[in-house]
Amino acid sequence: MTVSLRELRALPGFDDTLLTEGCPTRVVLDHVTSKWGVLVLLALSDGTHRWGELRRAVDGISEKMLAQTLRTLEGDSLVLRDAHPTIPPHVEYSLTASGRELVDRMLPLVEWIARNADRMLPAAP
Amino acid sequence: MTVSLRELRALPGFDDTLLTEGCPTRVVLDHVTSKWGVLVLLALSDGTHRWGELRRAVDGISEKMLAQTLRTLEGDSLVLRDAHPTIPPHVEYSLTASGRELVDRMLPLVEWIARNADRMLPAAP
DNA sequence: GTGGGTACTCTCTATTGGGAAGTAGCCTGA
DNA sequence: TCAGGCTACTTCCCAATAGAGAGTACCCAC
Repeated sequence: MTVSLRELRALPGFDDTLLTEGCPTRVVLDHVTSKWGVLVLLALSDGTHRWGELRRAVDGISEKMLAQTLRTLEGDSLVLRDAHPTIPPHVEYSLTASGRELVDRMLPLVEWIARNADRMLPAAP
Repeated sequence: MTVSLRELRALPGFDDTLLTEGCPTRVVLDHVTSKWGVLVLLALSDGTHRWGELRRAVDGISEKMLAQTLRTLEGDSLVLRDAHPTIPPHVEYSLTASGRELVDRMLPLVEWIARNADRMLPAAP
């Protein structure tokens, strides 16, 4: 198991430019770990959802940010947008195979935080 | 292994309020997955660093954001600040035991993104 | 012809982030 | 003697970004 950034950079295929500003890894990492990106991906870990469902599932997100986040994640091939040209519109969002792999690696992190968040925060009011 | 948000919420100790706005998990998650939070934690995965080293290690960070990020992560008990009251000042930053556990769960995610980022982005110029 | 349903998109304002200069006090070199 | 450097921040200002809320498109039921 990789235990540090140094080790990660030493793996075959990587070098010291990993995570420098503007490199592809940083770009995708920024999208995925953005405030709403994480929550949208988590919501989709449950399976396919429609726009309105996502809006309700991701507590606090505005319509603008939901649209923007979905477009970004779709651009990164993590989310699949399946639009049925009906009236009223019907659009379904789901994880791609890549998205599924990524979420599988995100869930342990989120689970650890969920287990430990309470004792970490300073004097929750 | 937990494979979805639904399953995570079904685990003992959790419920449907997990990840609602303002809940401790969301707060810590926001800190940890903020643009600079991830990169600072990754930099510290290599071991203890001084301020100037971190500034150079985290490509593109401003002094303002480095200070803010370090204070936030320290408040979350993820980073330890060890200041020696000398002139000129000498301050060392390292991961706490919690921080180490968290980074152990973050590295697989980052490694996966590093391996796949190139083919995910649309038409890299 | 009016209202409902869905998925956006636009506009305006509040918040956030970057850059650069300022701060503290001792120590070194000229 | 005294300017300048060392280090870890902090502050200020302005540009970029995020968010709230209203607007749009289109057809159907009433």
